[in-house]
Amino acid sequence: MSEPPPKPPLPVAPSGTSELPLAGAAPAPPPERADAARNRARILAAAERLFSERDPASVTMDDIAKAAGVGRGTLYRRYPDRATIARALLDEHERALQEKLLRGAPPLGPGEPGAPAPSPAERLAAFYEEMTLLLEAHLPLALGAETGATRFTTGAYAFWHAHVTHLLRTSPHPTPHPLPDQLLAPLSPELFRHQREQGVSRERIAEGLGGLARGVLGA
Amino acid sequence: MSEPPPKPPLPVAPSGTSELPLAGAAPAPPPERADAARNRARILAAAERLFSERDPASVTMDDIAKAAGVGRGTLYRRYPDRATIARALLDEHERALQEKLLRGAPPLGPGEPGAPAPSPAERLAAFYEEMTLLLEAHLPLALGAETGATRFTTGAYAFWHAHVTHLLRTSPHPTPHPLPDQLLAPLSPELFRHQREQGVSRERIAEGLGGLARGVLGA
DNA sequence: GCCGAACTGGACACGCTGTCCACTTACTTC
DNA sequence: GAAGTAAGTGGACAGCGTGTCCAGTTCGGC
Repeated sequence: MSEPPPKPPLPVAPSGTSELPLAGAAPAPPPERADAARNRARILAAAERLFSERDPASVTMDDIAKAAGVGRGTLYRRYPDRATIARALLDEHERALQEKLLRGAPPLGPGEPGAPAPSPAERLAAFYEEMTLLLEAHLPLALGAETGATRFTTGAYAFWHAHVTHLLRTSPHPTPHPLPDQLLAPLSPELFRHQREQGVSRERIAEGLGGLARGVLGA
Repeated sequence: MSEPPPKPPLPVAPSGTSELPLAGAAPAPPPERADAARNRARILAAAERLFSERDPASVTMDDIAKAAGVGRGTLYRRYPDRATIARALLDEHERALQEKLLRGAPPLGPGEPGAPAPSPAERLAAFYEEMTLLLEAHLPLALGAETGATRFTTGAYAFWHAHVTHLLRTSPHPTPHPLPDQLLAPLSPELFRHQREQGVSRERIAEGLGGLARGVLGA
């Protein structure tokens, strides 16, 4: 059998980075054709619209292709499945939060050296607050990005995990700590949707998470 | 169009109760035919085996029917989907834990009136411990029972929710409490599998949950 | 303007779902 | 013990979504 080429080299940024043609993008070797760029923009726009219009789980690859006005082959060329598309869209918004966690103002960020540092409990509570805002704004995307246990394998999840791990390490509290995954579990999009559908407000959800943060990392 | 009969009246116990032909079963009006009972036992046995042999998500209704030696129609007559079968099997084990929570010995149960009552924090930690044991023993079933957000709509989940709500209410702690759903989130089967696959032991998971319980409900 | 390569889009085969209905089997009644 | 009746059975069927494949098209460099 003749060795089939492993796959055409896709001009797609490595998983976890932006896919949108934003200013300042690195000039990669194969500089992407114009029609390809146009179609990718169409696909992402159509997908985002479909995800928010109906239950994200019911959106098929076929729907997206039709709504974007491209063929199935074109769609599959870049995105192997629905979840990848949703994640590409989500990444944009998540990156903004990641920036704020690393270098933003306290209590979300670490604060200036010299100034009084925010407590880990406060930082975790602030992180929870921001995540509920993000979920409220982009729940359809967050739901569309989930296919089974893919949640734990994304670059974004690894980032949140590292952040919480850091907060736990810098906490002076002596009791045996929960595991980072256990503190991230209440941020599951599925759970958020369930709570909202039960009539729980975003504010109440964030408040509960704040209680969690302070209980675990000290008042 | 002629009115089709809504559906043949299935001799199936209401959702959330045992489906296994155990001694002491209530003598319901239509006392179930012998061949039907035999086939149901076959179906459940085959399903349990398949779930534990491979990834529960990959087991199809067809697989179960073939393994049980029955036709598709027979299978669908009782169980509309895979999740229902898995839940029927899980119910058995969950009911045992529910019994212990209501009437078992402390710290899992409430304790005898008159005797010193276990603290809510201890009871929550004990509940967490038992749940990790249950997940460890029956993870394939727990995973098979999940299809999207069905987790929150089962009778079992409602029970855990009520239990945690009760513990939160009886806790003397003044801080704003987390919501019950948020304390149940770390028990997600998907998360448990992820942690185990990462090499985290069941004991370590339970320990982390214990820290969570004591942090939130007071040392 | 020409040529190679990337890109495109629809046809195709496959697997799973859920329904339907003609046949079979078990329990009841006489 | 035989006949009647309704529950139970199982496989065929249509529909849907997925992922692949390839002949035709379009782009961008020369």
